[in-house]
Amino acid sequence: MIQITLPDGSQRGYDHAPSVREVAASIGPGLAKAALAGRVDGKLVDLGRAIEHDARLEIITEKSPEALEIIRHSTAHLLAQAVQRLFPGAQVTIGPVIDSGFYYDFAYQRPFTPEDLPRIEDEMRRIAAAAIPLDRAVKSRDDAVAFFEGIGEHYKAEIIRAIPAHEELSLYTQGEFTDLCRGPHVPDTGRLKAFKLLKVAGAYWRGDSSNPMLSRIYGTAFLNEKDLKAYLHRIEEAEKRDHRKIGRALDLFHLQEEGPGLVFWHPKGWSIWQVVEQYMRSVYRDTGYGEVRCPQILDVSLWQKSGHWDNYQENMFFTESEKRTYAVKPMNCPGHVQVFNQTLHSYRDLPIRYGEFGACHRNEPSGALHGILRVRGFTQDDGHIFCTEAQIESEVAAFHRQALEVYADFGFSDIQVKIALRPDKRLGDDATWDKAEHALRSALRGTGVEWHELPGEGAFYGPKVEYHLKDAIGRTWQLGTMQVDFMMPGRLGAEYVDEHSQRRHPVMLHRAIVGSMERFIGILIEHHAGAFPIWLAPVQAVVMNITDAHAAYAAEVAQALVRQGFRVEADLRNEKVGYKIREHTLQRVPYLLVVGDREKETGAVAVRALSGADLGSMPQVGFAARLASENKPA
RNA sequence: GCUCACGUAGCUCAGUCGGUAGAGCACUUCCUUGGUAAGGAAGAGGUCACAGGUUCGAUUCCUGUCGUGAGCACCA
Repeated sequence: MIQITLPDGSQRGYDHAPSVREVAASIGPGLAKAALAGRVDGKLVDLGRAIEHDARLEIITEKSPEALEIIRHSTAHLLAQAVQRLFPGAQVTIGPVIDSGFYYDFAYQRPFTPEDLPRIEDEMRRIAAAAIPLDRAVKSRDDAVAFFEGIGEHYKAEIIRAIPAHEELSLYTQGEFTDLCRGPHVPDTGRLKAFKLLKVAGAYWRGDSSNPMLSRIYGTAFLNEKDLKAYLHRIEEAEKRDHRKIGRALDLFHLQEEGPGLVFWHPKGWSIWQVVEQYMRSVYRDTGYGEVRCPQILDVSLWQKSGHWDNYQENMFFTESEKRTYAVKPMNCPGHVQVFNQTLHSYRDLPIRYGEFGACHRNEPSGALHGILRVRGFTQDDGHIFCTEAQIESEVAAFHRQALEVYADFGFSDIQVKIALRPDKRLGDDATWDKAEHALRSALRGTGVEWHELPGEGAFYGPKVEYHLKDAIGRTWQLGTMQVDFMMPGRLGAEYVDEHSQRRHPVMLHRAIVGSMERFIGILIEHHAGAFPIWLAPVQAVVMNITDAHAAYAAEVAQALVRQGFRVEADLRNEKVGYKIREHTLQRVPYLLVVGDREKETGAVAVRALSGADLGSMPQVGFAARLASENKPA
């Protein structure tokens, strides 16, 4: 007798080992039809899996959160089967589920192109319509290797060879197609109803650029057509928030061929920049930083000492004069060390904090450039703290709190925090790295924040805390960072005198909150979809006259507001007021002020919010007071 | 940097199976003076990214270069 306990606590007995499907059927035909997989004692299994002993069982249906992942994984297999039918000789490699769908990497004599996708999709639909059952089989590792070598799947065999010999592997077969997979999968291909292939791309075998490039096909799948359509619609909507589109539409900045990865800021974009910069300047001031400014180019010898020459030469720009080679600065830290070194410091002076809006250039690989989110010329809110080992933890913790406060002021709350740990290519010994990594963990632990750790992703001179945010399309970008550095001060000769009159190297903390100004403003644009809050808006209000008779008054109103420090423009063009409203609404101006006979007579303005709401007529001073109260972070 | 795709007016895009191009918006001029998301008319505007090649003829086909996009790799 086998006892199955269901999630509601009820129990059922079976005189043989029942499959998940049988249990579902014994509960009800509706459930049997909706069942996709099962969870036996917490472990996901196929519907066909027999339950050999007493167990807790949960039937996974389309309503379960796991359903989407199962469907997508099975759709990846469906894709692979279709590709192998249409392109004999194409080898399968890996085909995982990702956030928004799945992909599958193939090795084939030529890369797949977008034209191939409709054909492949059609074949996938044919296979789905045939409702081919999926069978699970278990093989030993060596048998599995032999099997895949036997059918010419050398990449698959290579993957399996890396698995320990004693492990048993499950293989899923649907018709003529077999793939290695943990599962679970849908019982038959007929369960795959809503999918779409989205794009092709190259991807290196095992993610290593020295390996051959495979052909990757991305797709997505949902439980039904309606969800799929909704997803595709969401993507379209998200693309409208793209900072590159909005940047052009709102006349914020541009890039052009002659300066790849170099931004031309237009007056309205620069206005946003200035608000952000002044705000960050106040953060420097409030948190004990002295603002500095260091040279754009410095003799290469300095970069040789700092280690940048050895590690990043390929990505630096150089220039020459009178037989000397200078590097255009890729970072601000060596400059800040020079400032620190101009005086002999006492331990009593520490921590010493310098901040700079430092303009840096890095020769990023062409394929990495992306709008203003990844550029070759950028400016960081870059600060360096020179302190003792004992001060690291409190400095890191204070920075962390300050950073989150800044993000909140700009409207960001879903920040991902990560700690990037020692990379293979690094300076310094393991004991030093242990100390640095421990200091970061322990500081963050004290703040109660949750973080992910990224082994191997630290900087060559130290580990770092990273603050990440998502863009409109869901890609994540690093904004802020806090890095512990035990190397640079020694390499560049930074010293202080301790309480025993001994000269010592301080610890250096590299930190930025918004990170690259360019990237941060790009993310801001996408976050607000161009409709900036009052304090950031390039133009906070436009005053528009109804006829020429009110032009002088409109100009006067605008001028008065400008004198009070607001960013206000007058639109006196000979156009109907509806036309002007439409235009400035599309420009996302927060307040539109209409003035006609009534307003002119009483010294008032008629206020319309960006939402279209009519806020009525109010005295000029009333509007100015309203603007003043809103002209700061929420 | 690698793979694929793309590059036509200021912008968004159409088009040419090889015979030097078109729309909407924007722009200019004129008319219109109109109270909350497009008033009307006329006009101007393009070496079809750049350089070679094939061809009687190339914006169109081929090759290369540059740039852009997606993904991969990279991101001090």
